[in-house]
Amino acid sequence: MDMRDIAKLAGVSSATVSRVINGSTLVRPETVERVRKVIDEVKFFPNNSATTLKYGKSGTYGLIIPDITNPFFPEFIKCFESIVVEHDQEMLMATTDFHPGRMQQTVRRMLIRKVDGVALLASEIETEPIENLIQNRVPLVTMDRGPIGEGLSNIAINYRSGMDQAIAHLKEFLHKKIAYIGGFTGLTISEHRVTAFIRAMKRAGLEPRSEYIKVGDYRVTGGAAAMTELLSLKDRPTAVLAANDLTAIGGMRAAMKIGVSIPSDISIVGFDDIEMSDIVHPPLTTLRLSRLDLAQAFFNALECFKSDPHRQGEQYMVKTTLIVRDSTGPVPRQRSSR
Amino acid sequence: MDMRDIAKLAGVSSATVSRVINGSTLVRPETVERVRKVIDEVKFFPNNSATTLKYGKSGTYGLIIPDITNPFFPEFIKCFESIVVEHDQEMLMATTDFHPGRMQQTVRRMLIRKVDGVALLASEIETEPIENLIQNRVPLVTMDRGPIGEGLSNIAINYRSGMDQAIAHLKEFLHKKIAYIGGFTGLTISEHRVTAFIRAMKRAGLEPRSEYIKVGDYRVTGGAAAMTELLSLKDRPTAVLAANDLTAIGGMRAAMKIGVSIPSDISIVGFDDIEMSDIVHPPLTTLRLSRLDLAQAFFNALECFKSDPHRQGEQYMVKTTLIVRDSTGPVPRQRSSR
DNA sequence: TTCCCATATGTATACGTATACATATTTGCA
DNA sequence: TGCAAATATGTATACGTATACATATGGGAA
Repeated sequence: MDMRDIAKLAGVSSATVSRVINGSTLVRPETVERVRKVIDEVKFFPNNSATTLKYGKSGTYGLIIPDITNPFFPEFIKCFESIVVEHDQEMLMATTDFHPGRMQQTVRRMLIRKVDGVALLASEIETEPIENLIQNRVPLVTMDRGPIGEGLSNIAINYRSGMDQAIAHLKEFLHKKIAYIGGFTGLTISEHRVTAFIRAMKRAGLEPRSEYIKVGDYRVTGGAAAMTELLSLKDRPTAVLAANDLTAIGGMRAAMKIGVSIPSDISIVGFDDIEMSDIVHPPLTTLRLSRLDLAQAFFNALECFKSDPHRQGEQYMVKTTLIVRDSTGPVPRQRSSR
Repeated sequence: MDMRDIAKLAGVSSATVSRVINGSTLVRPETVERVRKVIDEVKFFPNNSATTLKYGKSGTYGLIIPDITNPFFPEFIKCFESIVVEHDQEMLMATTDFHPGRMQQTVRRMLIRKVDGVALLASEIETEPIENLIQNRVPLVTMDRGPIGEGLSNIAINYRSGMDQAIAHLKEFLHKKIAYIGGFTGLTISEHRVTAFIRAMKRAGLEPRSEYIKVGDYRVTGGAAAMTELLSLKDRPTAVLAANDLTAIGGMRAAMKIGVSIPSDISIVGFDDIEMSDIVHPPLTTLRLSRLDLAQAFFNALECFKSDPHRQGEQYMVKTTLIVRDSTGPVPRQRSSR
């Protein structure tokens, strides 16, 4: 069942059927109705692959994310999918699970399926797969990766202001010994976040101490491990910033397990504001990154390349907002040595 | 850049290039190597849409889920994606967000993209979109929907044994007044679960009371609301089974908020065993449904239709396992009135 | 050497769509 | 009514692949 069959049934040509389906204004209303009726009757669905083959455009945006079990991403995917589908396009999602090897495979999947652009939220440092995309003229929008170029845009998260807010908030509670639990080393996004932390500390007139800077894995376990290390220091920090909420939650768990209570003994600030942050106990103070804003930014950035996939990309920015809940509080009285 | 270009560069015909790419054994090793070299050099990626157009098969399985923010689904998606990609196929994911309207749209997306089969984890009661799939000869594998037929298989969750285990566990703790918080009415999956609960109660010689059967929404909020209702009863239940973990977690939150402690005042059992269940406080006793088993079952069921998309489907079954953690305990001493 | 068969490669083709271009039909205006 | 312009519809085509079928090459047996 194809457009030609519909055409025959409606007594028109296949071109007219195509025009009706694509909403061309050139068709007489009565003809439109006649064709529509046939389409509905036989439940016709056009075959996307024909168009994809002819025009090299699939009406699909690729979405590459590192870890779908981090609740931030499902929430993002949901927003992105809605936006994309609303615009009669498709989303092709792939996860890398932080394996650089899977990145290559993932890019391959995108190229084979002829996606019209890729939203890359996984920030592996590997550049080869990325170059593959560029080379094949597939527009790419990265998050917090940095460089832009032809067919390459970037969306920067405004960590600077977010970190400033977080540290100002802690400073109000008189915290000085502030630690940071980051993500994997080797991801640009991890570097960005730790850099933003150090800068914000300095701007607030506080000294970032190297023993207070730990590495996690963006997951609960990594946060727990790093927190355990921090708490084993002779001179414990009084507050901790985490690279994301899962890390923060892991940190809280580790602290509570050894009888360190939050926020009375130590304050914790997360990043992302996943739904879970409000469910966990105590509810987590965190820097919210709006999934909808981010998804919309990605979509807009991709759409910009529609007319010319090879045009010069742009830098975009998405803001963060401090959400104060109960995991932060005044610096503890005793042991406020230094 | 297509196979013909590769063919020219390698001094062979396009058919040979195709054979090399598809791993045909008919090609001489030296020729394979020569072609491979050219493919690597020019970084050629075949165009999937040509095959899809010609053979009406896209090498893609559709996956329809209700709510990606329920952590059960990302974990499932991860498994399913891995399996599918390992078999050189693609996954097209779509979420319905429990809107029956989006189901229709979602099926349309699948048909337009010519998926080779659909894994349907959203169990809306609407049958029209499903018929659309069947009509277009797209194999369909449902979860806990029930009927099978030509090109239609079903994967049943073994609630019966799961519920029996859960109730036996509670009975050991001498619980008799056991409540149930289900999901939306109108979803077959909800009916299945509540039916399994009632049957299990009866089999255990306990009387399911209608005022102890509440409706949630598979989310935290619904669980909290239902639990609040249960706790406002004069004769409170001493244990609660929830249709999924989020519901259970919501229930725990609601209970703790009004000073009812878990498990000393009331025991709670979830369903799914999402990662969060082990992080939440107290860790949740729950019926584990293995994502990997489930994903594998879906994949196998879909692959069965590969040779003949119209063959008779089958019933499959996936088991559940009781994971005992800290949200269940002995029935409270005082107020054990009846 | 001859012939056949197995192995290896080549040729031709169809899949369904959107659009450029061609053609038909209607409308507007004199 | 007649004719140009505007509107509406039709015709033909190319996109890249996998495979049926055709053909070529090589090796071994008689």
